[in-house]
Amino acid sequence: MSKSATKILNTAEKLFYENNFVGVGVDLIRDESGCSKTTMYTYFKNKNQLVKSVLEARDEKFRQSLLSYVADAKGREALNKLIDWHLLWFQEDNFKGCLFVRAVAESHYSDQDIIGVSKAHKIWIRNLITGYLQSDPKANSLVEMIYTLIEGLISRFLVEGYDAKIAENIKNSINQMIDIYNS
Amino acid sequence: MSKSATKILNTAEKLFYENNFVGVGVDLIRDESGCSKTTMYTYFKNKNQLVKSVLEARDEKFRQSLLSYVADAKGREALNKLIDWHLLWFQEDNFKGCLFVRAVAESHYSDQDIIGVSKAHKIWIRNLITGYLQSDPKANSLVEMIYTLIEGLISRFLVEGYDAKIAENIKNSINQMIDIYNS
DNA sequence: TAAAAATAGTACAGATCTGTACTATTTTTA
DNA sequence: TAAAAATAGTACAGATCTGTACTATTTTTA
Repeated sequence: MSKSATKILNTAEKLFYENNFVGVGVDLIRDESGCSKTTMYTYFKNKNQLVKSVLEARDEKFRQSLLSYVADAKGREALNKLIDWHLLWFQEDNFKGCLFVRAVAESHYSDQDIIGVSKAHKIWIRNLITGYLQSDPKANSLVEMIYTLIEGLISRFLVEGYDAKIAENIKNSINQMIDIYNS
Repeated sequence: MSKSATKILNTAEKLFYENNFVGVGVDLIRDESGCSKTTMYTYFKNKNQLVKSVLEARDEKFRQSLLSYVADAKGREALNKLIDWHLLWFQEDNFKGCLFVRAVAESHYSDQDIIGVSKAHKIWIRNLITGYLQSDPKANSLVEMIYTLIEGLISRFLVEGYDAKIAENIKNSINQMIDIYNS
């Protein structure tokens, strides 16, 4: 990927995340990225394609960052690292929810590309959690609950702002749940 | 509230919910509501005010619908009715997540009005759950978990589409959790 | 170093958006 | 029934948006 295309992708991602997709114009992306429109439209055939590419690139970065944070931890420890990674994300100054969820929310039902990328992103995380818990009793129920709780925290902290007590409370509850099912 | 204002509010709510806020123009709301722009701008001084009014009206309808569904149930039974009410909502054909969360996501940090209405809406639900569980041991942890799970399901079903097994699984887990804390 | 590719910069067409102004008509109120 | 209020309808100003065309310049490649 060319340097220009990367610059455009990162700039668009930042602007879409801070504001929203429809409200950020291509002229603003051009200005903030320092690239010309010629270059933009060379790499991305239209704005919708740019949105899709932004999501794909974010997905890739997200997966790498999370896997790298979990590193070679296994099972329960890996799960807690996955949770901690999310808690760190929630505390970032510019945190504004999940861009994939937001993309689906802003899209029309017919935008199957956008919905597809977002679904795949979510399924990946869910499967990752499944891998960490596969040897636990009632693994399936645990996975559903843990994954749903994480999704819930993303929404809650978007609206309510980060709250360390809530974050810790949920993390503790998850661990208690696993203990109970294992006892 | 005048008949025209109500028509405009309901039309705008439907369009905002099906699509998004920025992407739905006032001309479309005018056409679909059958009202004139004169009338629109008489009741709502600008589009942002209309968005705020839509959210306030939706909040009111939401609360009434939920309270009416729970009716005179108490405690655990009330909680399960609250959950069922949400599951019915998730199964509606046009379900597309929580409009309040989506409004915050589409807004800028500086849109304190929109964020305020959405926060108040969420706090109300959380407090409602608290009321149903106040006599339970570890009520606080239970409330956080249940409320966060519901928020999680809203996001999940928006992206993944409704899944009855997941819904039932989460509902069962919540009830097991309460049982465990009570035993 | 010559040719090819990438990029910048400008201009603009054509669509769309918000909000206002103004007149005419209909409905409600006193 | 007369006055007041609500509403429709039209037109438009001024801003903004996406995408394209075209030329000039810079960078990369062979």
